[in-house]
Amino acid sequence: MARKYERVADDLRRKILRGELAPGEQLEAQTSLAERYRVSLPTVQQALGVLEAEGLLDAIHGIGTYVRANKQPLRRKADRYQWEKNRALLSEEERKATGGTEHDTGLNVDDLEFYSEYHIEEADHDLAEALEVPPGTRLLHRAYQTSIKSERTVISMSDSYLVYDMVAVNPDLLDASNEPWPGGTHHQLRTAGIEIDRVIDEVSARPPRGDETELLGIKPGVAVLTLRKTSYDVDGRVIEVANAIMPGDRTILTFETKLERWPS
Amino acid sequence: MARKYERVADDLRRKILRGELAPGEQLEAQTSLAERYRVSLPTVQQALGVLEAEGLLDAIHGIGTYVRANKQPLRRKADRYQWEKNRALLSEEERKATGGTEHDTGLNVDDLEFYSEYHIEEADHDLAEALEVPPGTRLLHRAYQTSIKSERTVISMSDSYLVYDMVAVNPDLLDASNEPWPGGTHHQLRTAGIEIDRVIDEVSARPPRGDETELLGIKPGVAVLTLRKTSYDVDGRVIEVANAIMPGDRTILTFETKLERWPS
DNA sequence: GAGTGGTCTAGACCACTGT
DNA sequence: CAGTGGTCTAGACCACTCC
Repeated sequence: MARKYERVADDLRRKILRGELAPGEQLEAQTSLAERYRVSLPTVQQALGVLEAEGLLDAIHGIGTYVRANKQPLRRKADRYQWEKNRALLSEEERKATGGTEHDTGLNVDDLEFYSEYHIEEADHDLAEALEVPPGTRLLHRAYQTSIKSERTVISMSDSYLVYDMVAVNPDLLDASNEPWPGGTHHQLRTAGIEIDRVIDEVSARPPRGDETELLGIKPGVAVLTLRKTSYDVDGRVIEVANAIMPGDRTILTFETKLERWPS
Repeated sequence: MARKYERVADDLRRKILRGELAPGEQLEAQTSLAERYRVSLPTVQQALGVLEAEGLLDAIHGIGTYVRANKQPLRRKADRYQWEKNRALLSEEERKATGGTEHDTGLNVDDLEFYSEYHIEEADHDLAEALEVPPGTRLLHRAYQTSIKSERTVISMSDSYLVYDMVAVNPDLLDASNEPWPGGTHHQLRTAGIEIDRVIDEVSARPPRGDETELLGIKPGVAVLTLRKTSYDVDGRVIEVANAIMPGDRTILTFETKLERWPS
């Protein structure tokens, strides 16, 4: 009762995992595969779609379908939060040298490209609830995109929301042209007299929306990881809510939980 | 340039989000939708597939397609680890009362159903590396499935691996018929003289494999969250490696990071 | 049997790339 | 131009559910 496209996908997957099809190698054309497996073209395409979603194949329009070379996995560790907070205390010289993403991935700041955009908006229902403010409250919305220079694709996009009145005490914070701000958000907030005390991450997964497939350079079917980060200050107020999206086929989020010792 | 199936999916999505199609409501038949949108049947089906993957629709074979009623989201909080560790110290009476999943979701132990299976296996390359033992080392493999009684579907499946020789000192631990063990893994390990000190979670997302779609009751296209949990004891040894899989359309993993204060 | 969703086909046609 | 992948169609046929 197995579906035909699954039989085809299973066979190709097996060949890839066994190494019979080497990374970087070009597959036969779809029409040729259709003949070989005695199935129709749409069936072959569905099978290839499954393997693309799994990250095993890359189909390039007009060129061919290739076994994907192992892309460097992107790790994002939660200890970056402590690292970022500490960094806010360093000299400007030191702060300029690196950012959070390099801390995670081991990439250099020169390998990465950042894009940011600031808007002033009013809180919708969801954001108002997350920020614990009334709907309609004025917010500073900062949209970020991080990409690897050597690839054409974005590896993470993130939307950060701050309550406007909390950060407006330092007008420099409202100006996107000051990005990338040396020392990151913690240093920005420090200039506004705010200290972050704890961060809560909520992680889920879903298929990508149409615009996200283009930006992240993934096919529909590849899952994306979603992360909502909520930052609380030392008085327990919500300071920042950020929604981030990363491609699921190459991103690993890591978290460490330290446990209290049993009494002896 | 938008694809036709996206136009159809976008239109239906908009109607659902606006409430023009209420949760629980049945959609027109696919053939009827095809006429309405002036597209072919496969195109309608592709559009519906997108919305199913997003968790907005449930198509039931032979019955119809329905706007999905909001399923209860399943939260899994990392503070369950501390909670589970503390539980190992309670009396047997108290330990029997609850388990980790109830702690997370607020569900009662009576609402949930557990299934477990034990095997003895040899470590493959991946597991050997994760457990920091030589390949071929004898392992105790425990496979767990958790489901909600009122639904027919599994909400999480997990495979836990322990080094056989570490736990064999207590033969009761090798017997699946002792599950569910009151007090969970921490209590089990305590009887073997092992105390867990820290846990590292690695989270990613991918499309489901064929067998997972059936078990988790999801359609291909719905993303699954994958979690690898590595537990270290107080001497820094790896004690347990567990791989868990959860449906991405209703699971939220949460983690808290406490930050050190700045010096004043 | 009637109505529903699920899978597959043969083939048309388009879009992209490199020569 | 030839060769590749991408989208869509009309329709056949099957599987499931309810009456």
